[in-house]
Amino acid sequence: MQAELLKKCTDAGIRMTAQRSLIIETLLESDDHPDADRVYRRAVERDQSISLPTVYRALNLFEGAGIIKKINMNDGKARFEPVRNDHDHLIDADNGHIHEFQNKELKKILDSIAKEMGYEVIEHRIEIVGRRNGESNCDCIQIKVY
Amino acid sequence: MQAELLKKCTDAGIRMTAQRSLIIETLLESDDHPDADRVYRRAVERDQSISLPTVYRALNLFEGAGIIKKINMNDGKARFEPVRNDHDHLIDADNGHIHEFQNKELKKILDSIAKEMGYEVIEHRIEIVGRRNGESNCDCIQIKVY
DNA sequence: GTAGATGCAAATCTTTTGCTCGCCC
DNA sequence: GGGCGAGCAAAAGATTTGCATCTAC
Repeated sequence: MQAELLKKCTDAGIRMTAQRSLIIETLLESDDHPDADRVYRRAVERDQSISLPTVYRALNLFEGAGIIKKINMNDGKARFEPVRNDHDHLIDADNGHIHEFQNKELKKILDSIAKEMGYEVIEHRIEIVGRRNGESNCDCIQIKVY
Repeated sequence: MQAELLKKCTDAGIRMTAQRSLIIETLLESDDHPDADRVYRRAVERDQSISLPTVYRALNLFEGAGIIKKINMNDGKARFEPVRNDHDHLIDADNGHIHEFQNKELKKILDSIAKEMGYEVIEHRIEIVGRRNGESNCDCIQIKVY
């Protein structure tokens, strides 16, 4: 898994350094969509010498290479996750927890909407903000619940 | 249209001032989803004395009252628009232009996804990033093209 | 060896806040 | 009249940048 990402990096012509691979490792072990500062604090636990600007530079670099994805909760900071099988987010309005889901029907609809407007989908950002309602019989492919 | 928004404000117990109504007017006349600074620059053209903090305070106030909506392009600043009939955004990857659309099927899918995960949809954020592909026969309700 | 990466400090940019004065209801 | 809003200046928080040094290839 980590080797896979490292390969993606070298394929993208990204020079691999101790800091960068530590940042990748940190992201892979984080299942909570950390912001840059949180990535930094986790990384610095293992390598005292790593710095926040390096984290920012690496995250931007990785994002540009399509290796990680920037996501946007409305909290004023960018959050990051490795690009995995494409999924979207449902955010619990009461506690902020992020649930991931995957739904083919949804993607088809997006494609057809874009097509109707003369466009082809390159990417999409979808966040549902929801509130628990008791019943819960998950039929869509729910990847993870944090 | 503007009267309508002003009424929404007073209904929400928002005290109306010259600055606030100027900000509302500015938003209504902007069809490009301006960020706070752009709202400020447009407003200051008409009232030299208005200040940026006032714009921020007003925008936050309006957002809290459900009168305007904050939207999040991945550019690090919050952008705003009056709450109109619910719609979503398609962003042209090449020139950044924002197209708005409305699609009932999409909403139904979101509802059912949330329901399957035990949630009820409170709100959603959807952005499609797309690239023109020549053909363009818009069947979905496209509200505006900027 | 050299282009590119890092750390540090400081700048930049967006957004928020403290405070005093002024205005809406 | 009194509380809430506005402007100003400054703080706070997130992110970026300049520069000297170090390192991967």
